[in-house]
Amino acid sequence: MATLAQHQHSPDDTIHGHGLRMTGQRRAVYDVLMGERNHPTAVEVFTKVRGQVPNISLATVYNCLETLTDCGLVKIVTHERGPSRYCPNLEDHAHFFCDSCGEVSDLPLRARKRPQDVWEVPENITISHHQVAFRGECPKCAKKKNLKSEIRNPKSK
Amino acid sequence: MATLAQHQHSPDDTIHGHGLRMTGQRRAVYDVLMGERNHPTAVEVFTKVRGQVPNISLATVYNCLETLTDCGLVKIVTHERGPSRYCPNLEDHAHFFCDSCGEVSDLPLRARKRPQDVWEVPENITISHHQVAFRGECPKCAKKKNLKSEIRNPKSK
DNA sequence: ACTTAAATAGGAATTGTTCTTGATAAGGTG
DNA sequence: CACCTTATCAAGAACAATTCCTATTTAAGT
Repeated sequence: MATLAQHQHSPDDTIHGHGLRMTGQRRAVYDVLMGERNHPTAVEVFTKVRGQVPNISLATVYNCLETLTDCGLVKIVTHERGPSRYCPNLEDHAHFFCDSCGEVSDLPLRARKRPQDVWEVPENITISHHQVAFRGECPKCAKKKNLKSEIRNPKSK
Repeated sequence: MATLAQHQHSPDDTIHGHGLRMTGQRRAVYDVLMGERNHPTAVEVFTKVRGQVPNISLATVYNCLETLTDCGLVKIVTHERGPSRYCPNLEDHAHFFCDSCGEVSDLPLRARKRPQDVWEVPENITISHHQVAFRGECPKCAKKKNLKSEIRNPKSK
């Protein structure tokens, strides 16, 4: 099973398994993603990876990200019309996007639950993927906002 | 409650309630969406609406769609890096995208269920929206594919 | 070492969307 | 109804994210 193989083998083996090569650029992009678990955009990966591979081009970063995605080593995360983000967490999970600070975090799927438990999916359609995004306010931003309103209305409880 | 108001009032009233005008262009765009329940893109709305308002511009269609969305009369639907689509179904629902024919359909939320039942959302984060997309193969395409493989392998049961 | 195919850098091109500007139209007021 | 104010519009330019193209470099397999 492909999903298992990704846990058993090194990324090199996974890439070789797809008939491709683990080049310096691909490894550098992969390492940046494994280091930064903040769901960086392609441009963010690009600026980070330039530290390792100074003259890598943005197009190559896009190519590497596509290759890694095709091999199942990372997941691509899209949200509304913003730039795509990349995520090395291969577990089944949803994403939360904070509207005020833009932070993205992972929300794990509960044990023994399936999206079909919540939405009516006709049994004659086959689901291969799902992408779930929550939007709202993260605890940090909520706290910040409360602080501000206290300063404006010092009497308010 | 805003959601109720949308059901009680005409779109005109809703738009007026936001201090805006119901113009010919906005009505035409809204009518196209209410007619076509296929989640059309802005360009698809544009070509359709030209039948009613021959010299409307694409930018105006984008403006109208934004206004209608801001007023809560339609929902914007994004999927991976494809163009945004627009949906006049105001009920809480997810979307299914067929990978082979591109068709988009609505999947209603089950009664008394919430996305939080399936994903672990820390109780200190506030959720304001969620967007849920399923990908796979629709029944029509599955049937078509079976037919083709039967033609290739007539003996196969 | 030689051959062949894959991968890369750099820049041009594309796509979907937003912005800008001057003209037009609508609603409210006297 | 004439006037004023503001919203809206059309047209095209600008923009951001991504993809495509091409010549060059690199790696793997003989």
